[in-house]
Amino acid sequence: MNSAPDSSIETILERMRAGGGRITKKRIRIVQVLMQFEHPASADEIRQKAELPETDLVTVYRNLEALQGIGVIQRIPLENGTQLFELTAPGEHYHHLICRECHQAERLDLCIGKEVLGRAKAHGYSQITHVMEVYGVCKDCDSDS
Amino acid sequence: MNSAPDSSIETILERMRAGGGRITKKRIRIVQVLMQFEHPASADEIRQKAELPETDLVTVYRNLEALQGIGVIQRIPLENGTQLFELTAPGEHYHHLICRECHQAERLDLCIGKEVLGRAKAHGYSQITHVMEVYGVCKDCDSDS
DNA sequence: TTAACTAATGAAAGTAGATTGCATTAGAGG
DNA sequence: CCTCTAATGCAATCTACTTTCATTAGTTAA
Repeated sequence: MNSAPDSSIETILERMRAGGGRITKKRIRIVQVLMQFEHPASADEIRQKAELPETDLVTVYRNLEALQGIGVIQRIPLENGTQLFELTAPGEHYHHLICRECHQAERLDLCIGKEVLGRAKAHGYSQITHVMEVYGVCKDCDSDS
Repeated sequence: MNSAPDSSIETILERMRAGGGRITKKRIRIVQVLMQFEHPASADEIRQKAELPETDLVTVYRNLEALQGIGVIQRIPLENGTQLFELTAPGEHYHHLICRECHQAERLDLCIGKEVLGRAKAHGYSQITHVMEVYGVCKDCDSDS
Protein backbone atom coordinates (compact mmCIF):
# COMPACT_ATOMS: atom_id res chain seq x y z
CA MET A 1 0.00 0.00 0.00
CA ASN A 2 0.99 3.59 0.17
CA SER A 3 1.65 3.61 -3.52
CA ALA A 4 0.86 7.31 -3.66
CA PRO A 5 3.90 9.57 -3.48
CA ASP A 6 4.30 10.99 0.00
CA SER A 7 5.49 14.46 0.78
CA SER A 8 8.33 13.83 3.20
CA ILE A 9 11.35 16.00 2.69
CA GLU A 10 13.37 13.10 1.28
CA THR A 11 10.74 12.40 -1.35
CA ILE A 12 10.56 16.03 -2.36
CA LEU A 13 14.31 16.36 -2.68
CA GLU A 14 14.51 13.09 -4.55
CA ARG A 15 11.98 14.39 -7.01
CA MET A 16 14.03 17.48 -7.60
CA ARG A 17 17.12 15.41 -8.13
CA ALA A 18 15.26 13.19 -10.60
CA GLY A 19 14.50 16.29 -12.66
CA GLY A 20 18.18 17.24 -12.84
CA GLY A 21 18.08 19.53 -9.81
CA ARG A 22 20.74 19.67 -7.12
CA ILE A 23 20.28 19.41 -3.41
CA THR A 24 21.70 22.57 -1.92
CA LYS A 25 21.66 23.82 1.66
CA LYS A 26 19.34 26.67 0.82
CA ARG A 27 16.99 24.41 -1.04
CA ILE A 28 16.78 21.96 1.85
CA ARG A 29 16.19 24.79 4.26
CA ILE A 30 13.44 26.33 2.14
CA VAL A 31 11.62 23.02 1.93
CA GLN A 32 11.98 22.59 5.70
CA VAL A 33 10.54 26.02 6.30
CA LEU A 34 7.60 25.29 4.03
CA MET A 35 6.96 22.11 5.98
CA GLN A 36 7.03 23.98 9.27
CA PHE A 37 4.57 26.66 8.25
CA GLU A 38 1.02 25.98 9.20
CA HIS A 39 -0.31 28.81 7.09
CA PRO A 40 0.41 29.77 3.52
CA ALA A 41 3.36 32.15 3.55
CA SER A 42 4.81 34.89 1.38
CA ALA A 43 8.21 34.55 -0.27
CA ASP A 44 9.59 37.07 2.18
CA GLU A 45 8.21 35.29 5.24
CA ILE A 46 9.87 32.14 3.99
CA ARG A 47 13.13 33.95 3.50
CA GLN A 48 13.02 35.38 7.01
CA LYS A 49 12.24 32.09 8.61
CA ALA A 50 14.97 30.32 6.64
CA GLU A 51 17.62 32.43 8.40
CA LEU A 52 20.63 30.73 6.90
CA PRO A 53 22.57 33.74 7.77
CA GLU A 54 21.04 35.24 4.64
CA THR A 55 19.12 33.91 1.70
CA ASP A 56 18.38 36.19 -1.18
CA LEU A 57 14.73 36.66 -2.05
CA VAL A 58 15.54 35.73 -5.60
CA THR A 59 16.72 32.33 -4.45
CA VAL A 60 13.50 31.83 -2.56
CA TYR A 61 11.46 32.70 -5.63
CA ARG A 62 13.47 30.39 -7.85
CA ASN A 63 13.13 27.52 -5.45
CA LEU A 64 9.43 28.12 -5.05
CA GLU A 65 9.06 27.99 -8.78
CA ALA A 66 11.01 24.75 -8.96
CA LEU A 67 8.88 23.29 -6.19
CA GLN A 68 5.73 24.31 -7.99
CA GLY A 69 7.14 22.66 -11.08
CA ILE A 70 7.23 19.28 -9.35
CA GLY A 71 3.81 19.88 -7.91
CA VAL A 72 4.55 20.04 -4.21
CA ILE A 73 3.51 23.60 -3.57
CA GLN A 74 0.67 25.78 -4.71
CA ARG A 75 0.55 29.50 -5.28
CA ILE A 76 -2.30 31.48 -3.76
CA PRO A 77 -2.98 34.78 -5.53
CA LEU A 78 -4.39 37.36 -3.13
CA GLU A 79 -6.87 40.16 -3.65
CA ASN A 80 -4.05 42.71 -3.52
CA GLY A 81 -1.97 41.07 -6.22
CA THR A 82 0.61 39.39 -4.02
CA GLN A 83 0.94 35.66 -3.62
CA LEU A 84 1.36 33.11 -0.88
CA PHE A 85 2.87 29.65 -1.11
CA GLU A 86 1.86 26.45 0.58
CA LEU A 87 3.06 22.88 0.56
CA THR A 88 0.34 20.55 -0.67
CA ALA A 89 -0.08 16.81 -0.54
CA PRO A 90 0.48 15.30 -3.99
CA GLY A 91 -2.58 15.67 -6.17
CA GLU A 92 -4.29 17.86 -3.58
CA HIS A 93 -4.93 21.53 -3.41
CA TYR A 94 -6.52 23.77 -0.84
CA HIS A 95 -8.61 26.86 -0.49
CA HIS A 96 -8.39 29.42 2.27
CA LEU A 97 -10.16 31.83 4.50
CA ILE A 98 -7.98 34.92 4.65
CA CYS A 99 -8.25 37.83 7.05
CA ARG A 100 -8.29 41.12 5.22
CA GLU A 101 -6.65 42.85 8.19
CA CYS A 102 -3.93 40.56 9.53
CA HIS A 103 -3.57 38.40 6.41
CA GLN A 104 -3.68 35.21 8.37
CA ALA A 105 -4.91 32.39 6.18
CA GLU A 106 -6.57 29.20 7.35
CA ARG A 107 -7.38 26.23 5.24
CA LEU A 108 -11.00 25.75 4.18
CA ASP A 109 -12.36 22.29 3.72
CA LEU A 110 -14.29 23.00 0.57
CA CYS A 111 -13.56 22.50 -3.07
CA ILE A 112 -15.60 22.99 -6.18
CA GLY A 113 -13.19 21.25 -8.50
CA LYS A 114 -15.66 18.87 -10.07
CA GLU A 115 -18.32 21.35 -11.05
CA VAL A 116 -15.67 23.68 -12.35
CA LEU A 117 -14.00 21.05 -14.47
CA GLY A 118 -17.27 20.04 -16.08
CA ARG A 119 -18.22 23.60 -16.93
CA ALA A 120 -14.85 24.50 -18.28
CA LYS A 121 -14.71 21.46 -20.53
CA ALA A 122 -18.16 22.25 -21.82
CA HIS A 123 -16.77 25.62 -22.92
CA GLY A 124 -13.99 23.86 -24.85
CA TYR A 125 -11.19 24.66 -22.42
CA SER A 126 -8.34 22.34 -21.51
CA GLN A 127 -5.71 22.29 -18.77
CA ILE A 128 -8.16 23.56 -16.20
CA THR A 129 -7.13 24.97 -12.86
CA HIS A 130 -9.05 27.16 -10.50
CA VAL A 131 -8.44 29.67 -7.78
CA MET A 132 -10.83 30.23 -4.93
CA GLU A 133 -10.16 32.27 -1.84
CA VAL A 134 -12.52 33.64 0.76
CA TYR A 135 -11.83 36.97 2.42
CA GLY A 136 -13.24 38.36 5.62
CA VAL A 137 -12.25 39.93 8.91
CA CYS A 138 -11.32 37.47 11.63
CA LYS A 139 -12.64 37.63 15.19
CA ASP A 140 -9.49 39.19 16.62
CA CYS A 141 -9.25 41.92 14.04
CA ASP A 142 -12.95 42.64 14.21
CA SER A 143 -12.83 43.28 17.97
CA ASP A 144 -9.78 45.53 17.61
CA SER A 145 -11.59 48.13 15.59
CA MET B 1 -41.85 46.80 -9.61
CA ASN B 2 -38.34 47.55 -10.52
CA SER B 3 -37.59 48.78 -7.04
CA ALA B 4 -34.04 47.47 -7.34
CA PRO B 5 -31.50 50.03 -8.50
CA ASP B 6 -30.77 49.58 -12.17
CA SER B 7 -27.40 49.97 -13.77
CA SER B 8 -28.09 52.41 -16.58
CA ILE B 9 -25.47 55.04 -17.07
CA GLU B 10 -27.73 57.75 -15.66
CA THR B 11 -28.25 55.80 -12.46
CA ILE B 12 -24.57 55.17 -12.05
CA LEU B 13 -23.67 58.80 -12.57
CA GLU B 14 -26.43 59.90 -10.26
CA ARG B 15 -25.06 57.65 -7.57
CA MET B 16 -21.64 59.21 -7.97
CA ARG B 17 -23.11 62.67 -7.74
CA ALA B 18 -25.02 61.70 -4.61
CA GLY B 19 -21.71 60.81 -2.99
CA GLY B 20 -20.25 64.23 -3.74
CA GLY B 21 -18.65 63.21 -7.04
CA ARG B 22 -18.66 65.26 -10.21
CA ILE B 23 -19.73 64.20 -13.64
CA THR B 24 -16.76 64.75 -15.90
CA LYS B 25 -16.29 63.82 -19.54
CA LYS B 26 -13.66 61.23 -18.73
CA ARG B 27 -15.83 59.68 -16.08
CA ILE B 28 -18.79 59.40 -18.39
CA ARG B 29 -16.59 57.89 -21.05
CA ILE B 30 -15.07 55.35 -18.69
CA VAL B 31 -18.48 54.19 -17.58
CA GLN B 32 -19.59 53.94 -21.20
CA VAL B 33 -16.58 51.84 -22.05
CA LEU B 34 -17.26 49.53 -19.13
CA MET B 35 -20.81 49.12 -20.33
CA GLN B 36 -19.63 48.27 -23.83
CA PHE B 37 -17.17 45.60 -22.79
CA GLU B 38 -18.48 42.10 -22.88
CA HIS B 39 -15.49 40.73 -21.03
CA PRO B 40 -13.77 41.89 -17.89
CA ALA B 41 -11.04 44.32 -18.91
CA SER B 42 -7.79 45.64 -17.55
CA ALA B 43 -7.33 49.28 -16.61
CA ASP B 44 -5.17 49.75 -19.66
CA GLU B 45 -7.66 48.16 -22.05
CA ILE B 46 -10.26 50.52 -20.68
CA ARG B 47 -7.96 53.47 -21.18
CA GLN B 48 -7.26 52.47 -24.79
CA LYS B 49 -10.89 51.99 -25.63
CA ALA B 50 -11.84 55.30 -24.03
CA GLU B 51 -9.77 57.15 -26.63
CA LEU B 52 -10.71 60.61 -25.53
CA PRO B 53 -7.70 61.86 -27.28
CA GLU B 54 -5.86 60.68 -24.18
CA THR B 55 -6.86 59.61 -20.73
CA ASP B 56 -4.18 59.03 -18.18
CA LEU B 57 -4.07 55.58 -16.63
CA VAL B 58 -4.16 57.19 -13.24
CA THR B 59 -7.53 58.68 -14.04
CA VAL B 60 -8.83 55.28 -15.08
CA TYR B 61 -7.65 53.73 -11.83
CA ARG B 62 -9.18 56.47 -9.75
CA ASN B 63 -12.49 56.18 -11.52
CA LEU B 64 -12.48 52.42 -11.22
CA GLU B 65 -11.94 52.76 -7.52
CA ALA B 66 -14.77 55.24 -7.23
CA LEU B 67 -17.03 52.93 -9.20
CA GLN B 68 -16.14 50.03 -6.98
CA GLY B 69 -16.93 52.24 -4.01
CA ILE B 70 -20.52 52.60 -5.15
CA GLY B 71 -20.69 48.90 -5.92
CA VAL B 72 -21.16 48.94 -9.67
CA ILE B 73 -17.98 47.19 -10.67
CA GLN B 74 -16.03 44.25 -9.35
CA ARG B 75 -12.33 43.58 -9.40
CA ILE B 76 -11.08 40.22 -10.61
CA PRO B 77 -7.64 39.30 -9.30
CA LEU B 78 -5.78 37.08 -11.74
CA GLU B 79 -3.28 34.30 -11.21
CA ASN B 80 -0.45 36.57 -12.28
CA GLY B 81 -1.27 39.33 -9.80
CA THR B 82 -2.97 41.74 -12.15
CA GLN B 83 -6.62 42.61 -12.05
CA LEU B 84 -9.54 42.99 -14.38
CA PHE B 85 -12.65 45.11 -13.92
CA GLU B 86 -16.22 44.39 -14.81
CA LEU B 87 -19.51 46.17 -14.44
CA THR B 88 -21.91 44.12 -12.33
CA ALA B 89 -25.63 44.33 -11.75
CA PRO B 90 -26.34 45.70 -8.27
CA GLY B 91 -25.96 42.99 -5.67
CA GLU B 92 -24.57 40.55 -8.20
CA HIS B 93 -21.13 39.25 -8.84
CA TYR B 94 -19.68 36.90 -11.39
CA HIS B 95 -17.00 34.30 -11.86
CA HIS B 96 -15.02 33.64 -15.00
CA LEU B 97 -13.31 31.17 -17.21
CA ILE B 98 -10.07 32.77 -18.29
CA CYS B 99 -7.73 31.65 -21.04
CA ARG B 100 -4.17 31.39 -19.83
CA GLU B 101 -2.84 32.25 -23.30
CA CYS B 102 -4.99 35.01 -24.73
CA HIS B 103 -6.45 36.22 -21.40
CA GLN B 104 -9.95 36.30 -22.77
CA ALA B 105 -12.44 35.90 -19.94
CA GLU B 106 -15.97 34.61 -20.22
CA ARG B 107 -18.56 34.64 -17.53
CA LEU B 108 -19.30 31.37 -15.75
CA ASP B 109 -22.74 30.68 -14.45
CA LEU B 110 -21.67 29.21 -11.15
CA CYS B 111 -21.40 30.61 -7.68
CA ILE B 112 -20.54 29.06 -4.37
CA GLY B 113 -21.50 32.06 -2.30
CA LYS B 114 -23.81 30.30 0.09
CA GLU B 115 -21.52 27.48 1.15
CA VAL B 116 -18.68 29.90 1.48
CA LEU B 117 -20.63 32.29 3.63
CA GLY B 118 -21.70 29.55 5.99
CA ARG B 119 -18.20 28.20 6.41
CA ALA B 120 -16.63 31.56 6.92
CA LYS B 121 -19.15 32.56 9.57
CA ALA B 122 -18.57 29.28 11.35
CA HIS B 123 -14.90 30.30 11.61
CA GLY B 124 -15.89 33.60 13.22
CA TYR B 125 -15.24 35.78 10.19
CA SER B 126 -17.32 38.77 9.14
CA GLN B 127 -17.56 40.90 6.00
CA ILE B 128 -17.11 37.88 3.80
CA THR B 129 -16.26 38.10 0.14
CA HIS B 130 -14.82 35.49 -2.15
CA VAL B 131 -12.82 35.21 -5.30
CA MET B 132 -13.14 32.33 -7.69
CA GLU B 133 -11.68 32.14 -11.16
CA VAL B 134 -11.14 29.20 -13.43
CA TYR B 135 -8.14 29.06 -15.75
CA GLY B 136 -7.57 26.95 -18.81
CA VAL B 137 -6.55 27.12 -22.42
CA CYS B 138 -9.32 27.95 -24.84
CA LYS B 139 -10.00 26.07 -28.05
CA ASP B 140 -8.38 28.66 -30.29
CA CYS B 141 -5.19 28.88 -28.30
CA ASP B 142 -5.00 25.13 -27.88
CA SER B 143 -5.06 24.55 -31.64
CA ASP B 144 -2.44 27.24 -32.24
CA SER B 145 0.25 25.37 -30.38
C1' DT C 1 -22.97 85.19 -15.77
C1' DT C 2 -19.57 85.16 -13.06
C1' DA C 3 -16.86 84.18 -8.98
C1' DA C 4 -15.25 80.93 -5.81
C1' DC C 5 -14.70 76.46 -4.08
C1' DT C 6 -12.86 72.11 -4.54
C1' DA C 7 -13.06 67.55 -6.97
C1' DA C 8 -10.84 65.57 -10.92
C1' DT C 9 -7.00 65.32 -13.85
C1' DG C 10 -2.23 64.59 -15.69
C1' DA C 11 2.69 64.40 -15.36
C1' DA C 12 6.24 62.62 -12.86
C1' DA C 13 8.09 60.27 -9.27
C1' DG C 14 7.66 56.51 -6.07
C1' DT C 15 6.55 51.69 -4.36
C1' DA C 16 6.17 46.76 -3.88
C1' DG C 17 6.51 42.38 -5.55
C1' DA C 18 8.55 39.72 -8.63
C1' DT C 19 11.90 38.71 -12.62
C1' DT C 20 16.19 38.88 -15.50
C1' DG C 21 21.27 39.12 -16.63
C1' DC C 22 25.52 37.95 -15.36
C1' DA C 23 29.54 36.84 -12.79
C1' DT C 24 30.65 33.71 -8.97
C1' DT C 25 29.99 29.60 -6.07
C1' DA C 26 29.30 25.01 -5.15
C1' DG C 27 26.75 20.30 -5.99
C1' DA C 28 27.43 15.89 -8.45
C1' DG C 29 29.44 12.68 -11.71
C1' DG C 30 33.54 10.91 -13.69
C1' DC D 1 40.43 15.93 -7.62
C1' DC D 2 38.58 17.88 -11.94
C1' DT D 3 35.06 19.31 -14.71
C1' DC D 4 30.61 20.65 -15.88
C1' DT D 5 26.80 23.25 -15.06
C1' DA D 6 22.97 24.19 -11.80
C1' DA D 7 22.26 27.37 -8.08
C1' DT D 8 23.19 31.61 -5.96
C1' DG D 9 23.62 36.68 -5.04
C1' DC D 10 23.79 41.16 -6.54
C1' DA D 11 22.22 44.72 -9.27
C1' DA D 12 19.34 46.20 -12.54
C1' DT D 13 14.91 45.85 -14.56
C1' DC D 14 9.91 45.28 -15.02
C1' DT D 15 5.08 45.68 -14.24
C1' DA D 16 1.14 47.17 -12.12
C1' DC D 17 -0.28 50.31 -9.37
C1' DT D 18 -0.14 54.52 -6.03
C1' DT D 19 1.11 59.05 -4.39
C1' DT D 20 2.21 63.95 -4.79
C1' DC D 21 1.27 68.20 -6.41
C1' DA D 22 0.31 71.81 -9.58
C1' DT D 23 -3.33 72.73 -12.97
C1' DT D 24 -7.96 72.27 -14.93
C1' DA D 25 -12.71 72.17 -14.89
C1' DG D 26 -17.41 70.77 -12.63
C1' DT D 27 -20.56 72.80 -9.47
C1' DT D 28 -22.91 75.99 -6.48
C1' DA D 29 -24.16 80.34 -4.94
C1' DA D 30 -24.17 85.23 -5.56
